[in-house]
Amino acid sequence: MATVADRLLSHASTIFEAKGFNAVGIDLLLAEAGVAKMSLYKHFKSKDGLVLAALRRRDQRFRETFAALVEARASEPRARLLAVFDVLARWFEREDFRGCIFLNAAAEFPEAGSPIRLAVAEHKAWLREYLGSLAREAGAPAPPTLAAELAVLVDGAIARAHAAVETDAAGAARRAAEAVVRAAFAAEIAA
Amino acid sequence: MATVADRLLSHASTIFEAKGFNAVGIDLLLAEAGVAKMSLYKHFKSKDGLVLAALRRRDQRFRETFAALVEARASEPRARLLAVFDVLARWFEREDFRGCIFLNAAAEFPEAGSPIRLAVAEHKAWLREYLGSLAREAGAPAPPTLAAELAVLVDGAIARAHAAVETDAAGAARRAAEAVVRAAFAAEIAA
DNA sequence: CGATTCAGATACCGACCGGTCTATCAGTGC
DNA sequence: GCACTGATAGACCGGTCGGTATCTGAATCG
Repeated sequence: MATVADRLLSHASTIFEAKGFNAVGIDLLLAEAGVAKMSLYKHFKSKDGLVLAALRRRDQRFRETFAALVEARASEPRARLLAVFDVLARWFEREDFRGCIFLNAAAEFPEAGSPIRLAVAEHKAWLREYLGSLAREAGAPAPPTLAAELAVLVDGAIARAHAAVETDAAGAARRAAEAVVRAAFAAEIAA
Repeated sequence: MATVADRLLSHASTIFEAKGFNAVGIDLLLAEAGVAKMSLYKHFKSKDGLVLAALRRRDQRFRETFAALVEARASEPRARLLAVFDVLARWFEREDFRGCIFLNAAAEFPEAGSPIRLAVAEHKAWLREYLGSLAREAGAPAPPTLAAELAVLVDGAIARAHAAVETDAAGAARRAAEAVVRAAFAAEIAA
């Protein structure tokens, strides 16, 4: 398939992830993808349109691969809640790890209600919902509550692994998650 | 006092926080502060130098005010560990909340070992150490471990409040922190 | 008073920005 | 063979970028 739009999108995703959004010009993106300038403005309205499309693409792939990695790592529903952090640990070890591209986008695009920020919020909402589905499968008493707490741990691990250059951010988050999960299930017994 | 450098630094901090770093040009910074261009390059070597100085300034003020707010909110050492998240909640409610300027800086400056990234890492290391000092005062069995877990919760709350536009990120982080703190002290009893 | 220092203002630099326009070319269907 | 389509190549636009140089005024200090 590899249409022109796909090729541009694919390269743009990689470059945005490596160098940020505002810091790279469209000329670089086009040259790297071997695409004519007019093709950009034909398939995407503007540079922001390209950014938005690249984020959506990343989001889609992330949902697929993240869920697959978690589910491949543990089969028991409750173990999967913790396996999430093992998947993160592997991610953080990668040499090209540069944090979460959605958190980075939120940092670079200040306008609160912009399409890009909405795409970021949707991605982050999906993450919480996915954790909620794992919590539900594990039989947690209050899946949405547990999911919100685990989501904070996930994004905190990402942020600290990136910005604070902490090598064990995923480990700390996992240990915290163990306590949180245990407390969530203990509440059931107490009730 | 209000020297030229101070004035520029003060305005630059505000603008960087509101609009990001790469997206604003030096001309805007100078105009907003009413400072001549040459003064920038006299007191700071470059735009990056100004960014670095602005971050350091923010870091210094943050350390003072954050600790003061936490300690004003709770007097019992262990309660202070949770009061941290109440302080965050107040911060997130502010209309001008635009996330953590250090996390944002990490997103915009990709070069891993650059002075700016080092300043970011130092800020994040301080946060963990401050939580460690609170944990120590509270008599936690393993203050550094607890601190690392709480630090993940703090940055996770910030990231999700900003990027995911979650209104209760601080609340979720606080509930998680309660479980984490309880588990940390329970380990003492078990040992 | 005169010399020096500091900062304001502004012109200027080359480079690059996002975006538009035109011209060319390869492939496709009639 | 011919028109049409989609893509490439690249000149071009006004504006802005970070950074430098020059000139002026105002304060400082011996």
